[in-house]
Amino acid sequence: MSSSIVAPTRPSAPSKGQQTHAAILDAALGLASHMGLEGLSIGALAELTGMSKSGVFAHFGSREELQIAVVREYHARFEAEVFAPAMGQPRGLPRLRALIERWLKRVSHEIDSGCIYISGAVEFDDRPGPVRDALAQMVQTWRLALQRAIEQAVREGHLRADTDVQQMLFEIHGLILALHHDARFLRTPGAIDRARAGFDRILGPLP
Amino acid sequence: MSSSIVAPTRPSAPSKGQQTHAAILDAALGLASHMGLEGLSIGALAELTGMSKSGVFAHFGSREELQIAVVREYHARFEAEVFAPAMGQPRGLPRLRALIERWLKRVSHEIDSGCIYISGAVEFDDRPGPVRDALAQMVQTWRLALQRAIEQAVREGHLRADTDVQQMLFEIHGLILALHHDARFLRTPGAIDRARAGFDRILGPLP
DNA sequence: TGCAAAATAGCACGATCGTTCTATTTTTCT
DNA sequence: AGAAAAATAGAACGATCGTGCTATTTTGCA
Repeated sequence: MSSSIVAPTRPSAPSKGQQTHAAILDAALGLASHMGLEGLSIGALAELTGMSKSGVFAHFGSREELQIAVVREYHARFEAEVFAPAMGQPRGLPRLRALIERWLKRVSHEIDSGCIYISGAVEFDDRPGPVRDALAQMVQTWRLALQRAIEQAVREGHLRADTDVQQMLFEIHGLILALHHDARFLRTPGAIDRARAGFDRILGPLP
Repeated sequence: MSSSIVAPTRPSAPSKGQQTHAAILDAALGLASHMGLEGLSIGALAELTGMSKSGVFAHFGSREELQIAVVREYHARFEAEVFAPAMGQPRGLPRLRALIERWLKRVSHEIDSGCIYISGAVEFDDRPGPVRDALAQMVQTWRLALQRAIEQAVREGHLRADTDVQQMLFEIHGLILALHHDARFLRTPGAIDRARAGFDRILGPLP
């Protein structure tokens, strides 16, 4: 339990250092979604935040660590905005559908702030190193969460008992990627509806 | 018909300039598939080909034109290796399946030489300009070819008459993107089989 | 309030970038 | 073979990159 009486162990006001750290990270996230993780530059970040290059640099130690920090921050937000809320839904199809729907909105409606999981995967598929490793681990974590949701839906009897979970995962992921491509690159209207139609075909028509 | 008698109008031996132009372009294509179109640098290309930076530069006039040339060259190769051979198959499902199978092999087995259509789409979805335009046009061309193949399969009675062509296109594209992601980034074995299974589900089981 | 510690700025470095300019070499054609 | 044209090299430019170093300022705490 908490030890102190009046003031809980709760992290007191964030120190100035933590504040700017967060501010830089926020700017970096925005910049990375437009320019990619490789497009991140300390100089641009310094200009964006109104600090000096070395001031920005000191917070991360290296460009690579900055990239990793961005990946982690994106993961945290993704978890908070997609994963966590869907956990409020009942196990099985409802939860799975909630996960997908939130994922969908995030990938499409994001006129800004493109998905770093997707752009990062393309940028780093030929670049071994800690950034790629961090990215891959986060993607796998999210993938595992989806897998569990599918398995629960099978167990609850909401999906056929002989469902090939990995195959379903693969196809769901494909729809998301196609949506990202059509919405963000080709700017095709209605891409999100195509994705939804695809999901219905995969998960079975609505009851 | 040809006008001269002994030596046909056939493009005589390619001039020295054309030769090196082609050699540079070839190296650029390899470099771009690993580093992305934005990763292309005149200096690296000069070192790769053993020429001077200005020597390389003179062939294209600007980095941007080099990128566009790479996009066009990739398109030409894609057309020659995927589109053209499949045209030998009979109209309808056979031709459609041939197109997809060759596409599949190109995206997956390419341990090297990643797909510039895919990586380029991610790199340039937030970067307006001539490179993006060229890329988008090539992608649309290929997409249209696929669309025609699907329509013919419907007309031949190989696919249901009420097939939603655009939807099918969307889902096929999604499978290719998922394959690219799993094979190249996550390095999941068996991704190509998942893609094939997906196609069978979309096109209907084999007869 | 004062002092240690943390945060930030300023400057300089070597490297690399795309690009321009002017020679020099190589190819091509008569 | 020689002259015109094309291809290539070489050097230099300003810009930007990531990073290291040393001040200086700001913060947090006794």
